[in-house]
Amino acid sequence: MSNARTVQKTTGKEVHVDERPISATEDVSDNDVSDITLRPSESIESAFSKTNNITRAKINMRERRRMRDLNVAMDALREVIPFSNGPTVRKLSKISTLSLARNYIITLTKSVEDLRRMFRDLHSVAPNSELRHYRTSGSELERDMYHNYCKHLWNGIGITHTIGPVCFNSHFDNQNALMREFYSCSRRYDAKTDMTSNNQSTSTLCMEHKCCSVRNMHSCK
DNA sequence: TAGGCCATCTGGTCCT
DNA sequence: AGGACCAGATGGCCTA
Repeated sequence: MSNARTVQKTTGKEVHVDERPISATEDVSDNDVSDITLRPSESIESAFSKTNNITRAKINMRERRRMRDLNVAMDALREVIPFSNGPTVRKLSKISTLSLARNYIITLTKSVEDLRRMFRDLHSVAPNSELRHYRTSGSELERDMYHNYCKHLWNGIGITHTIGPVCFNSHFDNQNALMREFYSCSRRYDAKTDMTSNNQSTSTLCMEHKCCSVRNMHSCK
């Protein structure tokens, strides 16, 4: 607190303000207040005041450290919010960060629900479901309807250009519950539609191994 | 220049 | 008693 200054606030109360702003990486320790020392010649009142100043300085230091940690956590939260980073993007305010994070969680939750619904429809619940009929033995129009339905499902979870594990890896953490569910549900799934193209060309997608893409099926281990 | 945003100080409360 | 947490007050900086 060597560079502390005394200022007069509108309340008339004198307080000490540290002119040096604390940086995000600066480590604050109680040693920063150690330069307030007591001399033998000082009066009791002066000593008491100095002790209070030391206590107050320590409390202020802790508060600054607490707020710094809070800001670090806020920055970490900003980093995982899509489209909130970059040189051309203005830094989100705290309230905006919290609001967007909430919306993002809601969106992800909805995506998980959509995924569950998708796999329930396509694989697990009804082996003789209407959808399977459309996929395997329906008319051309029915297969188109099936393909469009699949597209709708995939687009609903944010996948528009590619399909398969590679794309999933780019959208979701490979370790999270969504991926585990995805891979466990799709272990024996052979999709006969290539959603990367507009001409509805067919190909086989193996989702059991996490290495292959639609166009590179033969490289699958 | 007004308003938004932020850092800091401060006193109070709760917890260990 | 000391630390963590919180909310109010205050002043500085930036932008429209």
